[in-house]
Amino acid sequence: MKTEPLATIDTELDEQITDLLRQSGQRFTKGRRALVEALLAGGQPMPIPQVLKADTRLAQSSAYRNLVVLEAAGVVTRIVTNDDFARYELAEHLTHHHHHLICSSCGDVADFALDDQAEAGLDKALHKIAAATGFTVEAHRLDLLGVCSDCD
Amino acid sequence: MKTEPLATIDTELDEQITDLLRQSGQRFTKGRRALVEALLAGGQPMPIPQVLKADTRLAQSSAYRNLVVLEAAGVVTRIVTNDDFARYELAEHLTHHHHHLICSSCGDVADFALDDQAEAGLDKALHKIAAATGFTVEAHRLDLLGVCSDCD
DNA sequence: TCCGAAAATGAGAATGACTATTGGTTTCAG
DNA sequence: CTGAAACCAATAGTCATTCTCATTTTCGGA
Repeated sequence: MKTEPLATIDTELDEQITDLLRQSGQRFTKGRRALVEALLAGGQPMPIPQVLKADTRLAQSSAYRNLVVLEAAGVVTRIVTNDDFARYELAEHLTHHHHHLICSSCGDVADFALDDQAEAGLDKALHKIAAATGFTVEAHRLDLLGVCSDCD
Repeated sequence: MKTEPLATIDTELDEQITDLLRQSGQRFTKGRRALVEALLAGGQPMPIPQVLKADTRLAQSSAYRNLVVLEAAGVVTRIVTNDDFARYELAEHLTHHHHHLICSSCGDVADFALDDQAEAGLDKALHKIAAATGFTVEAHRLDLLGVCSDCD
């Protein structure tokens, strides 16, 4: 464990993650830190093989296991597409609320945000639905499916 | 092939599907009809084991293969969640545009529709995003994540 | 600082949803 | 009726992901 970190986790983020993990009885270890750094450096949802390649110190089995731990603690989010691999990114409350552009050709996933007005309108409509169906809403997910500019 | 169909495919739907399949050089055979009937009877996205159980005439291998064929032809839609199994439902243009309520506890998926105004607003906002990013939009997907009334 | 229990790690084996293969059956145009 | 193309079912892979377990690391108490 001597190589340079891929990205820097600032003190505040570090504390937030340490807290989140502690709340589920887990530690913020070097391996987990390396995963978070890789995701942070990636800046967009990353498929697991790419995470592994980004930091060759990571053992495959540990990466899979720790990603599950980090997800359970609410540090990262798992994104499944029709692609072969699951993707991970930092959880929204550590970054900001956003949605996904999913390329049906190459499987790539990019982030985007709705303007505040549209987001608010959407939220209102969704809460109405929730109330009508007796569903307890935890979050919403909005994906745009299509072909990215690289694949055109 | 003598048992009663689970649901009836009316003439119009039958023709639509036959057409879609023909366009990709495939036939609307009995096995495929049985799959569509099971999905129709289910009325909501069904995991593959449930489809198999709904009609025991269906061989697992054929069901998987035909579901792929039907999806390629645009007759059904494949939905992946964090659950173990993929789910399928009839494609939107054979039913109507809708979204999904996904229960994070039991994994169940139910359909819902946004009111026209909200849907229109969302559509406008999404097209703006698409234009800005050079992304060619094929569809959008909106999921509400939470806990269904049965699991509360 | 040193120690020991609990937690984490890593290499490889196991799991299981899904896919490919193969060889026989059905369909349909001519 | 006939033959080629499409389809079917059983079964043997495939491969992302999860599990196992022996070893190492962590960290609070002595």
